Amino acid sequence: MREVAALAGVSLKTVSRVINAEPGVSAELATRVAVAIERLDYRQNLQASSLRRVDGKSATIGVILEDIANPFSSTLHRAIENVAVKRGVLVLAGSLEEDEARERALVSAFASRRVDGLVIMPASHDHSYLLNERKAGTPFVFVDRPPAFLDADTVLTDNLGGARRAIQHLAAHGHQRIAYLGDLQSIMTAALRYQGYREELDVKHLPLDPELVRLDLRGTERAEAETTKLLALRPAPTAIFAAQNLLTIGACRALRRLGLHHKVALVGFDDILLADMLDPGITVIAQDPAAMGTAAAELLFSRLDGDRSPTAHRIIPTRLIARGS
Amino acid sequence: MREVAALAGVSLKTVSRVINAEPGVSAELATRVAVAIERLDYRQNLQASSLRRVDGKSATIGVILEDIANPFSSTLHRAIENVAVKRGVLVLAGSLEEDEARERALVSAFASRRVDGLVIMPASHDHSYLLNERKAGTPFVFVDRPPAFLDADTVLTDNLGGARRAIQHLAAHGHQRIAYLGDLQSIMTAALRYQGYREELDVKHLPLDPELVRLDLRGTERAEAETTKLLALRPAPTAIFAAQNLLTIGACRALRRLGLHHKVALVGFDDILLADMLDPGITVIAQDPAAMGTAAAELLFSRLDGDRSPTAHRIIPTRLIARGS
DNA sequence: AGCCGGGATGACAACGTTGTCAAAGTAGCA
DNA sequence: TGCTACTTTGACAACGTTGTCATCCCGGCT
Repeated sequence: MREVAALAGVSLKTVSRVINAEPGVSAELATRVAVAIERLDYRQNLQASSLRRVDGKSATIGVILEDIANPFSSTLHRAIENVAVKRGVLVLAGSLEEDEARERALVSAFASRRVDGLVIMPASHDHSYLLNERKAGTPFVFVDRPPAFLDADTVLTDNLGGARRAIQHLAAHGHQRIAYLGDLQSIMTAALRYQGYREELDVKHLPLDPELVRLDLRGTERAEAETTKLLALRPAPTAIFAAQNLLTIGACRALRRLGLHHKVALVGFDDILLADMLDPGITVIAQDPAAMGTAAAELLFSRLDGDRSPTAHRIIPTRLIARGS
Repeated sequence: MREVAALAGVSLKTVSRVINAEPGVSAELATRVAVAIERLDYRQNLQASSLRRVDGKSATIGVILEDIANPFSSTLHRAIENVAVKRGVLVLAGSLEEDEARERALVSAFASRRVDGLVIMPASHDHSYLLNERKAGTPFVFVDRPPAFLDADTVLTDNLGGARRAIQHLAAHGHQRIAYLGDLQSIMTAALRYQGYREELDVKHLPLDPELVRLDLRGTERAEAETTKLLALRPAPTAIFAAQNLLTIGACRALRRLGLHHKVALVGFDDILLADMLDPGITVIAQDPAAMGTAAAELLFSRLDGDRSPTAHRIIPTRLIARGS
């Protein structure tokens, strides 16, 4: 910047004014500075800039996701990016892998870099540690899972309603023995889906058979193994509700291996690419990660714009995509 | 930091020494400072720190991808993150959607934030604009596609070899009329795959029928439409090589709609989740985005560690996954 | 006692930028 | 002409941190 000022024959402050498009610079000086910037290929140092600025904004937000590479997280990430680019804001992202310590480490790393705001898909079960960040004025929005011991803006899928829809669908097709495959109960969304399953069974006056319920499953392999065991029961379930993406895939694999994919119905929670090309197609309760990301980003930016209204809690509806299973 | 110093009754410099674990601080003062930091929940301001430091490192790298949300990009992104966390480095990511202007804008935004290095999956066809960054000392690594008018480290898939493997596979199964579906020829990887197709046809003494070649296709719909047209030809192709992910899906849809999925062979470039569950499973030339990301990140960090050897060019091999098509 | 060496500590400047305020210049008006 | 009001410009301090260097203190030596 010093060089630019020297080349243009003006003071540092004038260069600063041109860069930030502040009013009160004559057209002639402005062009001279612009030319110098061009010639020297000068780039503003945003770190120094945000250090000095009163608001201290870094034009960067942080996003903490379960796993950047999984389709749900990455679609959400992308939706946030889409909102952010419009404001010239960049996105820092990190994966948690259900690791509470990593969550705190990431928050701390983001805080060190003075991000303007945070979108968090949490793994931990106590977010009181975030009170300090809040005091520092950093807004945050929780997505997919709610915070614990902390009131904050949230954007959630309608897990309970979605699970109930799934059971309604199966019950409407005459199924009475509906098995349940669920992820770790410690994950709030998984617990809600299970609750939806029980509630809807209750409404439909169907018995809840503990033998048909398999909780705390992680990954396709476990799901495939448990599904195989379920199908060996007598009487066997006539339908399976897999309450998570990978569990659906595992269940599907098991059904095909046993040649039962046309006999036993399968409904999954969360859509799967190519689910429409299987035979039969898999019916799913589709979440809408793009809508969640957009909502979360908009909420965050409205806070950054000074919105001080009480915490908002948005529920993003699910969609049942019937594909003949 | 001032407050910490005051509370601990020491100077700013001593606090700085404790934070950076510099030697030459008595144990007593060190603990007093540590307690004060804890009490005040002090967080170092990395922006100011990197501003003052001689090396000016921000412990942040930038990653520019085609689309954060697509599985290939996001797996790559994740692999980079995995290498970065080990060093306490955070990752900024942006999507460019084949937009050259966006590529430059992202590089500029990253440069403003003084990232330590850049991993780029480029869209543009002239990277001489990066010479200035290089002069500034920022290392960068290109992944998936090579840079133009610039010599830089690269990590590429063996596109040509992979395409040849696909044709070998089909030829070995007796196919003589093999159609080709390709993405935009302006994309280097697409051009190489097409070249591999032609070379291998030549080696096998098979004629290259221009009618069977459909280039510059984008997205599943176009692929589905073109596949439909291809299958209407007389004589029709007996096999299809779809040289990109989405094109494979489009081709698959068309085959199923026409009920030809057991008659016409299909080989795709790049793996598809669930491809193994279709009937028949789709044979693919699988790329290895995780290996590419790891290689790119390691290359970048070795540069950051001062490696000044000539530019490296890593080729990541493909794998043929035969699934009976 | 006087001196030297080395370890601990702090004062101060500097990183690249912007906020504040004063100075200089210009135009308008009585 | 002399005054005010306003616009343009720049000098300087400050943001939060670390590099440099001086100071202080203590033990061991002559």
